[in-house]
Amino acid sequence: MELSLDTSLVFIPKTISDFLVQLSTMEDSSQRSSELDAYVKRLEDEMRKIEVFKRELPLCMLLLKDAIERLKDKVMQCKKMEDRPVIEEFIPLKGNLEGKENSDKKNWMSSAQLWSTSLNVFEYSNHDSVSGLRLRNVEDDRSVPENPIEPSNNRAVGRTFVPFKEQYESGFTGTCLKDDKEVSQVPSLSLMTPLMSEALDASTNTNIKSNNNCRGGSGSGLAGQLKLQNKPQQQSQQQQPFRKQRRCWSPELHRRFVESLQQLGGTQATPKQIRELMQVDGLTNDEVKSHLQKYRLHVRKLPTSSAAKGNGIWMPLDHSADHSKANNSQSGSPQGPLLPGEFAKGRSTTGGESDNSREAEEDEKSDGQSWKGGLLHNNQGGDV
DNA sequence: GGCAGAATAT
DNA sequence: CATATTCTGC
Repeated sequence: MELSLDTSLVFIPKTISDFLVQLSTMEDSSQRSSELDAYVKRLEDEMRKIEVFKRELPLCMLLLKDAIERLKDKVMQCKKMEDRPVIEEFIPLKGNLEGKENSDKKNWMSSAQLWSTSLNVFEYSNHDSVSGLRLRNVEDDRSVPENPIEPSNNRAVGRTFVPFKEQYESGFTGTCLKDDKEVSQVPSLSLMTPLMSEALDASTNTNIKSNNNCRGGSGSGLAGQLKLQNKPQQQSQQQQPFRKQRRCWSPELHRRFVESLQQLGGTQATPKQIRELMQVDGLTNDEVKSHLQKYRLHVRKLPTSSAAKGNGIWMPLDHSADHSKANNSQSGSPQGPLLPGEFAKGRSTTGGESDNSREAEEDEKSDGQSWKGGLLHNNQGGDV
């Protein structure tokens, strides 16, 4: 589209920082300010253009806004300098601004590098994916919790926004997360200003924050079921245009699921109850619901006899396959029996438990996907 | 309006 | 196939 005209026909500094540097080399102050004005205007135009997409490109908007703001400051600064000769270093009116300007500049300048070249962005996203790439200076904090299933009730959590890429290489064991939406889109780079690509990029992968290793069964110990959240990062409405990250039901998770289910008395338990019982951080009702649906499906398939025929493998009772359960931090009371029948429907909702800690780790009975495990016992009549 | 369950979609 | 999302009914 013609948007590309803007960027291709007109000279545009690679980055704002370059622009400023270039600006500083100009002798003529009036020229300087006109250049500045022009640039600001361009940014504003840009902003107007993406106005329509502000919901989709919130970051883009932010970046633009920020850039404009900065440049405007610069403009002011220049104007002042024009008025009064250089000496006037100290500008009373915005004295603090002055200082701020500097430090600020530093910051935003560095961030400016981000967009410096649209190519850059892709560049690293493409190959660097394998190397360690610590892209952008800006972030390196990422405190990924490592507990798998877990406790804490903090579902709120803050780290919503993880700069992309990183998570990809960081550690997925392919199994679970295979969205490779990567940065594939953006064929038409030319259309976007660097700013845009950056923002787009970011928003695209914004919410991928989970890493679980699905293959939990084995020794590794199911390291990671973290929370995955996709909350809108800040701006108003914006519904997540992106699909939820797939939740991987590791054996551990599943185990908890089954346990909870059993405690609740079988299949009739509702997703919500189950979720509450499971106390897995970040797990949503929908996820449980979905899983439950599958569970019921499977269960339905193998009739009661399963216990007999299927035998061991699936049976929750015994079978120690691996002891990965390691990390369930929460309570640990074993509460041995998972026989559904036992306390099956006695207690309904959450409350119940005689013993404090619900579930807990007990033995590592069932591992792999053991659907069949629980339900057979519970029904006391026909049901389901 | 939320939740659960079934039906679809990916 | 497994999970996510959408559609329905309660």
